[in-house]
Amino acid sequence: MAKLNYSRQREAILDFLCHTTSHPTAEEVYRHIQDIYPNISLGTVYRNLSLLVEHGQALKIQGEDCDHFDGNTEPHYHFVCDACHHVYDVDMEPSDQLIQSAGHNVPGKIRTHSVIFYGTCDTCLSDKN
Amino acid sequence: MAKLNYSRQREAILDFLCHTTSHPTAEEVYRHIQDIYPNISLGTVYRNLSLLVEHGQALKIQGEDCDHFDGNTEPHYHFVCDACHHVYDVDMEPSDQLIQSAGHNVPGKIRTHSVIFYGTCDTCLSDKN
DNA sequence: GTAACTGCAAATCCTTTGCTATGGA
DNA sequence: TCCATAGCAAAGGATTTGCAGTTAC
Repeated sequence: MAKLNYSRQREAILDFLCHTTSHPTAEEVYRHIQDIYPNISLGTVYRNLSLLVEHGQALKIQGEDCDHFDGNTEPHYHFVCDACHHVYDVDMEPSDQLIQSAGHNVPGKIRTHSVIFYGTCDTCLSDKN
Repeated sequence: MAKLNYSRQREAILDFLCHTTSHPTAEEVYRHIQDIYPNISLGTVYRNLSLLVEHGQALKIQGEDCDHFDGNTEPHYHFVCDACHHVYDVDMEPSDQLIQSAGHNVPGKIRTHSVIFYGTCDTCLSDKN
């Protein structure tokens, strides 16, 4: 695992991720950080997001089109809207029972798990009218 | 939703998906179908996989690098190896409790959900020695 | 006959990588 | 000084799309 030196850019990215619950994409992080460091490049954003995920300081959430990132590294579940692709946090306790019962039925050693609910969010449901 | 006419190519793809538990990628489906229809194109495979997923006859599993497909459309969970990226079925009952308890905490209407366990499979664990 | 489907090739788009210069310890 | 990091631009790779000919119904 690569050693991390300090960098202003990475600090700003992590700060942004930790102060939003919007689960931004790399592109969205890029646009936000540009307000602070107008010369930052998209490649730098991608590199730092990877490093943060690798070092356990952020989570990557695989979306339909592209990945989303989350500064909340506590185990928690997500809800993704089929229509607008927005990612919502689900306010519930991760299920210990789920992991335990899976542990006996998995051909290997579990490191973590991901639970994603798919459906239509309230905003898109009301837009249908 | 698009109307489906019969096509030999799509039939072969679905048949393959229903008779394997290997969760093939589009590329792997392509290589397999080529044995039967040597002229099939990768684009046709992608188009048909999308149609099958759209019509509920197959599931798409988002992998780290690319998508995998599953002809088993019954709700079930998966285990993905961090090392070899192989996708395994997890032999356990989907948790009704999970969906119910999520239902109360989600800002929308749940259509389905996905549970993926990540870790290292037994094969890769023994390869480490 | 009309609409769906195919094969082919080009295009798209997210993400990664090579390179050179700069910055942190 | 030494190695990580930045910015830029080009490359990579999975997936989609446009088109002209074919097939299903």
